[in-house]
Amino acid sequence: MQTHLLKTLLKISQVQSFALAAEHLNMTLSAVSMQMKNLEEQLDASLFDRKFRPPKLTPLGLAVAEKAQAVVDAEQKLMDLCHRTDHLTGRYRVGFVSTASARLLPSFLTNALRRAPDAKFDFETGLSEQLEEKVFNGQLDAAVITVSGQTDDRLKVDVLLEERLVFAAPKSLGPLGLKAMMLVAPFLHFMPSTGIGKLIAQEMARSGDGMMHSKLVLDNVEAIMECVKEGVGFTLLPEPDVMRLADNKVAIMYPEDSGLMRQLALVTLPDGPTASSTEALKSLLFD
Amino acid sequence: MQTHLLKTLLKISQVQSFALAAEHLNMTLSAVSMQMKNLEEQLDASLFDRKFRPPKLTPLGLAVAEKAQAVVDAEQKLMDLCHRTDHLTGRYRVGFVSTASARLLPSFLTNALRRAPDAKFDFETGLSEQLEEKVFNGQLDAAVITVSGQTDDRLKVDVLLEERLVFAAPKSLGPLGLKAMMLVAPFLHFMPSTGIGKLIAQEMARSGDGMMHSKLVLDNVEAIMECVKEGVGFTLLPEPDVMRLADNKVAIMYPEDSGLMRQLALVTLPDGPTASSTEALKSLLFD
DNA sequence: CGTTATATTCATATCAATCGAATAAAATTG
DNA sequence: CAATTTTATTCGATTGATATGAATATAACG
Repeated sequence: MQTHLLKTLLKISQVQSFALAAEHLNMTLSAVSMQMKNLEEQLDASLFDRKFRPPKLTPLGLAVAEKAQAVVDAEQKLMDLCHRTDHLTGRYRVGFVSTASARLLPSFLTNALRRAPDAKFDFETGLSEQLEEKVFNGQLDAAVITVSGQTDDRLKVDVLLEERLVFAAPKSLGPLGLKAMMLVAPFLHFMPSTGIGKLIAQEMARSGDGMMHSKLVLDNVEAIMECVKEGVGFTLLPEPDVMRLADNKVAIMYPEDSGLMRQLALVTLPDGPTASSTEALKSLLFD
Repeated sequence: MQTHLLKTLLKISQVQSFALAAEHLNMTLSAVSMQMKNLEEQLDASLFDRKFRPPKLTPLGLAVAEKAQAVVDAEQKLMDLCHRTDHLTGRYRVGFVSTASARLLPSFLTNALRRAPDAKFDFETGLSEQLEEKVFNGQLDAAVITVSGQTDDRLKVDVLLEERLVFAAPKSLGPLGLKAMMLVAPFLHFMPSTGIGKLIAQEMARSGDGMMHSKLVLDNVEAIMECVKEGVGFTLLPEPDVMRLADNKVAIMYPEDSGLMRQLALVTLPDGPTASSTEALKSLLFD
């Protein structure tokens, strides 16, 4: 038996919907449906009452979901054994660039609690440049920042992941092309002074050619996306953030330069007192 | 993650050998090897020290194996939930034909303890005909017998599985063909009066044509196989029994009529007091 | 009762697993 | 310590499983 079947079962029992579960797990509805069909066949039991829509867990299904939790918990313990970073002990000060904290901090925390139970963490969010500065000064042990290309050579930079930048616009403006939209709707610009803001400014200068309708500067990703939903204007932001915050009123468009990426990296001081823990810290940011 | 990887890990840690584990799990050595490679990649950990042959579990591998046991136990509980036969309660008298008891009784017992905790069982072994008789008279609630084709119409017969009959001979006689062997070595015949004995007699009459060197009648499968190992003579028995009891001194040959099968079935009295439990009893004989 | 939201089915493409044969490496033997 | 045996790994081919997207079916809702 494969545990991902159990994980989707659990997700379904949480959200009470195949479709929602599919979204959360980044797969199609049909895949979820097939998995549950498969699971029911393997167990030779009916877990869902399909006279309801969404299908409702049967009493047996509910009981199975509980046991499924035990299985995935046991599996998690097994994996923790392997990824354990017991030597990570003491107190660490870690910075997160604001635009990444929402996505990376939660998983970092859960991983840290499990895999580095002897370590304590202090967190701080801010702009990439400020965080870099603090790492350099020893005020932080490490920071997750947006790579800007002008980082100090004496800092160690480990790229963690790349995120594509995409346009998000109200569906009402969707039919217009990008260029047309620029002429009639305001561009919601994330702070141009920040690491990612510079990247955005750069792309807009290239594709917009200065003939922009108007520009609104905001310092908050969620606020920007709310404005898009309300039809205020369009924006350019990292794809995961757009996906996380978009709803069905939002149209997504890809820039011509499809390689336009924002790189998130962990910066540390290579010869600092916590240099030996860099790899361990890095590993806590994944999975 | 898929639990069969964990199951082979456990089997390996039991038998301390990839090759043996492969046999026990009915797959090739290469499949086992690939699975463990796969598992190590998934966990990003080295579970085996391959400087030894067979590979030795590392301390981490040992720890992982322990956790793996917890996972498969949890999985087993989940499956038990679905196959539960709680309504099976009270006391049941079940018969097993002697030649099947060694293989079917143990798994029946473990299943029964798990899935029908409220039921008690009395067991009895004997010849198919005697057991049928007792089921008919109500002295037994059910019996696993060898199908002989002449079972009473008033009994319900559920075929459980089919077993091929194969020849087992000492390796020293292996090079000779079957016919040649009959001329020079005694045939070890399982009691011709029994259900399976009749099947054997039938096949020998067909292929042996009466020109047999000599015939020794024995009433015990294990004794027969021991005799084969000692080079006393050759025999014809169900494949699973031969496989279970053979060693490297035994050669296995397949009859010309490769469809020669022995059918094991569960017989019950359709209108007896425990008729409603037949299906549940049957399910305990599998998995 | 028609419309919308939701799940299932189907055909297809992609990926993973197994097998058998060839190779490699450790253990055993003479 | 070389030769041989046992045991595991690697490789190419085949088979089977799983995800996807489009088309279809079914329940829910106004």
